[in-house]
Amino acid sequence: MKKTTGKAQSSADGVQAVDERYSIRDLAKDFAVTTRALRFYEERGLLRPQRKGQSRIYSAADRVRLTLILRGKHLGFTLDESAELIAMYDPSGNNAGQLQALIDKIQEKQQRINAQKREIELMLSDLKEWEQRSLKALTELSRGTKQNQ
Amino acid sequence: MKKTTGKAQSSADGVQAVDERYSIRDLAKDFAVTTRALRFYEERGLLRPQRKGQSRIYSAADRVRLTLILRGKHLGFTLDESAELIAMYDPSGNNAGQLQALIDKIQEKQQRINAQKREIELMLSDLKEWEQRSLKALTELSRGTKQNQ
DNA sequence: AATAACGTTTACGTTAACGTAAAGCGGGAT
DNA sequence: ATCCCGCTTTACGTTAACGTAAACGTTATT
Repeated sequence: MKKTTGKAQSSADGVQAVDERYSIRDLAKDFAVTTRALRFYEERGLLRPQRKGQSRIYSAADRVRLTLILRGKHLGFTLDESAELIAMYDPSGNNAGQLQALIDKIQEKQQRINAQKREIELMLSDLKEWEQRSLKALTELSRGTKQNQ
Repeated sequence: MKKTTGKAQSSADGVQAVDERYSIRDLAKDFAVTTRALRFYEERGLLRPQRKGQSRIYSAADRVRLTLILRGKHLGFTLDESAELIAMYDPSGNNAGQLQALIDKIQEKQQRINAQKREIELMLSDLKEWEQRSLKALTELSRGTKQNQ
């Protein structure tokens, strides 16, 4: 368990409160992102931390959202897409339809990736075939090529 | 066979000359890209059409390169990456090592895609699991179970 | 000569996702 | 009181891959 032993207030003993609070730097460290990124995500509506005075205070729920944001990034989603996903995830409207829509959206992405995979496999086999007759291919190339896509 | 019946000079009968020439608009039409894109690719060193006066004249070899550029795009390569690939493809240094390097590069990309695929599959199974739980939670909730958020 | 049709260069605009200052505020420690 | 620390806002800079004018040159046709 990695937990930033920072200034986050912790209940007297080992018991953790549900609404544990984190500073912007805590989150930045824990998730290996910059504070700038965190503010940016907020600016784009992906996070909505509370304020104590003018400082931001992040909750466990915010951490979940951030996790989703980063997971989305890793999966190649844009921030806007992640925003959608998070909106579906969120407790705002929590019927099963939302979640199914989310799953659909991700499966859509999965299709795109599968397509890319197939294409790259095709290109590879093309190339390997090409390798076999590389010399011949070169002469053909210098004599003009037929176009396909 | 789609071929722009444009102003490209064609030998008297049906025989195609090796060095058939195409205007920038010919290429744009044939490959469904803008002329701006073609000039941009040239600016970035991916194309080097001849000049007749100040006008660009594209050859069959240029068409091959363009094909590679677009294929690269489709596969998610950046222009710089495609530039590399094309450099390897090109008749400049045409030993088998180059082609192998090219294949390696594409396989590298393939790895990245496979990784993404696996991740997305993981996320999907996570979500479906979550779906089960939330459905369960909903039924429990409708049976009067108290739960704090 | 004038217009149309195409080509050229130059150059600013755009989106995404932050990076990188710059300048200021509030609060503990000294 | 002073100083440093962490946080804040404001705002311009950056990369990628072109889009979108603007202003002008060259033929070909009317």
